[in-house]
Amino acid sequence: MKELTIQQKKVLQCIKFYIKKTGFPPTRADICRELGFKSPNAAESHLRALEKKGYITIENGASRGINLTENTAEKSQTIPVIGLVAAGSPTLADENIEKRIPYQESLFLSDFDYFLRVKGLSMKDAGIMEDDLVAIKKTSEVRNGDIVVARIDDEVTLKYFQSSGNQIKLIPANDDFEEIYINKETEGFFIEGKSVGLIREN
Amino acid sequence: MKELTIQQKKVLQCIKFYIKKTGFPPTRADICRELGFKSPNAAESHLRALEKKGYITIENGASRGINLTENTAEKSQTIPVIGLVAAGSPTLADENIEKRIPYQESLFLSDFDYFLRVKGLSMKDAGIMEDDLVAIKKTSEVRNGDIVVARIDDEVTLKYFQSSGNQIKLIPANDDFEEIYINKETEGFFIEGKSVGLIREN
DNA sequence: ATTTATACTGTATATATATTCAGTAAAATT
DNA sequence: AATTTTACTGAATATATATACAGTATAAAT
Repeated sequence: MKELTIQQKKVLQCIKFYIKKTGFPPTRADICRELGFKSPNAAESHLRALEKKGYITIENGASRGINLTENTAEKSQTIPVIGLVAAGSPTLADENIEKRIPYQESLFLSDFDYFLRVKGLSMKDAGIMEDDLVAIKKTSEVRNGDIVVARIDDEVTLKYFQSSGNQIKLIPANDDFEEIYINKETEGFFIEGKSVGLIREN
Repeated sequence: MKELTIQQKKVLQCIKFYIKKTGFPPTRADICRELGFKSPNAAESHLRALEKKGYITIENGASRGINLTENTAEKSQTIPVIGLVAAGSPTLADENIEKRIPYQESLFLSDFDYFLRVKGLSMKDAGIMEDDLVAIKKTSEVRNGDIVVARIDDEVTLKYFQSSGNQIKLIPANDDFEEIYINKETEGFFIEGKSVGLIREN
């Protein structure tokens, strides 16, 4: 892609900013106002230069008909999900792409409220390692077998949830750790939420 | 937010689609063309209804002056990362938010090319479970200790990489599986890439 | 029972907007 | 040395566009 002049960069930035602010592209007059030009032709010429260099496309005759090129716009991207592919076939071929995950939409099956960075290895056998980010949905509606964020007094812990009658068991996924037994009426006990996904940054 | 009628939903969808396609919002006439209306006032009325219900804003006098509301547009969002927080303090308070991960940008420290859905439990002790999505960066530059995607003839496998001299060891993270020994000149052997992150969808 | 909202057609029009033409001037390329 | 690109001002204009007004008709809310 051809290099832009300082002035052309300013105009491109102006367009991006305007779209971010208003939701639609600027007119020639809008650009003049933002950058202090006194003639709409100043904007027009710059737009045509940006078009020629491939940074935007212009729909002729349409008002505000400016479209940022793919490289120009920081668009929503999708990343392919690929299974184990037999030798020979190209890895990224369409037929091997299981699905695509758009960044925009919810990353996991459920929506969630925040990531919890994991400390310690008490859930190691559940594949939850130190420094992992566990996506937590804030809720007290949890089922047996759910991985929950439980608070006991000042301590927050991530464990399997198991309830029977009045008793609650918080079960670690690591033989080196012990199960925690709690009464439903115990003061200072509280279910903060449950895990609905995980991200490991490596 | 107030419920939309079927027709209003169609108009909203039409606006979203048009913006996605062209980069700028439609005119009244554009909407009429897309949905088969014969009067621009049909579009106008629907737009005003959508505005009243809070799904869009309209800049009066501006051409294509339609702006999708925050809830309406699937904008770039950030999700807070939170550590283990002491009792009493509000979980989502600013001082507890370690950082925020924007969806738009790269999710992991390194960029990556695709997700590999994991089959089997050969890397269980590394916290990589069945059906996990491992973010793979296509490269043959791997170091000892990296988790790599290796191809041996028709089989693709995820293992720890360990090289010494001419010999390569592919080490599982599960005692039930055996190490694989390979010669660098072995035909049909190939490093596809390495793991740079992980997502678990639950 | 009356008002308001939905869902349009059809016509008209002020104005918002793209776009062309005529210049000027400096900088960069060829 | 000649041409092209950059970087504007300034004026003019065809048309793209929002928007108001006049209707018709049905459904929903008060």
